[in-house]
Amino acid sequence: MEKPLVHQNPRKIRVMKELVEGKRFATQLQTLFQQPIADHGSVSADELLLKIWRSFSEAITELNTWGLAFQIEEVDQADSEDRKSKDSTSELKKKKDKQGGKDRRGCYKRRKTSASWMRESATVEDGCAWRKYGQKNILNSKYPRCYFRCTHKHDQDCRAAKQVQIIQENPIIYHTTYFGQHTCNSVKIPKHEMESPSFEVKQLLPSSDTIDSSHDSTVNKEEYQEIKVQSDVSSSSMDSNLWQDFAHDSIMADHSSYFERVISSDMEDFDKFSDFHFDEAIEFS
DNA sequence: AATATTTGACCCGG
DNA sequence: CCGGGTCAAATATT
Repeated sequence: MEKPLVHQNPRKIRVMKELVEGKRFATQLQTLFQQPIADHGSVSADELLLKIWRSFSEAITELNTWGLAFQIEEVDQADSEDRKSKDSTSELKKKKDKQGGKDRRGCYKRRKTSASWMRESATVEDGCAWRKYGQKNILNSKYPRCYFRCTHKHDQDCRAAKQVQIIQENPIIYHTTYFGQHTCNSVKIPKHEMESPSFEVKQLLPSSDTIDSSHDSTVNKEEYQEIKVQSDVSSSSMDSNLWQDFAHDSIMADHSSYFERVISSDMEDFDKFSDFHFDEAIEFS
């Protein structure tokens, strides 16, 4: 009832969403086979297959990214420690440049070799709040590269960044390179709400009221709407349809071998995942 | 009004 | 010098 469903790790949500969706499409496909006389409104088997394929690829990509993210965490922290010690130097340099009195744009510290990982997917959406700060045409490539940094770079000093570039059209595939981990909590809470005792509850339970009132809460809001819309598309009534499915499946996850079997048989790159625990991923209270 | 995007200038390393 | 990453003023969006 009053479960903080959406307050899960966004990545967990996306993975489950893709898997549950895939399952639903598969069910549709099954019914399609049972009634081969297609009525004009219904989707084709090809279409469903494509959707199922997409769901699985997205989930796999997501899990890969996740696994890498865990690996990178340490490196990244080391990097930011490193940064602290060198900041004073660059501060001096900045002042020196300023005395030139010219336009200071483009005067920055070039990104050092920081932890990075890549992802190719059909969506640019990854559940984080990004702010575009540049775009460049790249030699010998048809599509421009877009530069993003975390929305909370300034208010929370979050150094996460990414570059996105289309590498293929039809079907569209984005190539994304991520730099650094998010250190922000992506939902920005207005100060007056921070002080209220019920703040935590509001954060956990994104009712449309709470969410809509805040600008930067786009992450969980989108996540929530996306899920809602998609469960409305084909399975008629309940918004919580998907989450019921989710919860149902999580019961099976209690027998932890269930998911392990599914994943290890399907994922060649599973060794990246040493730290991944599904019982944690499905914590429902 | 507050935020986000666009876009060309600027900077740096190779 | 060139290619690519970043900045920030102008502009658009909410």
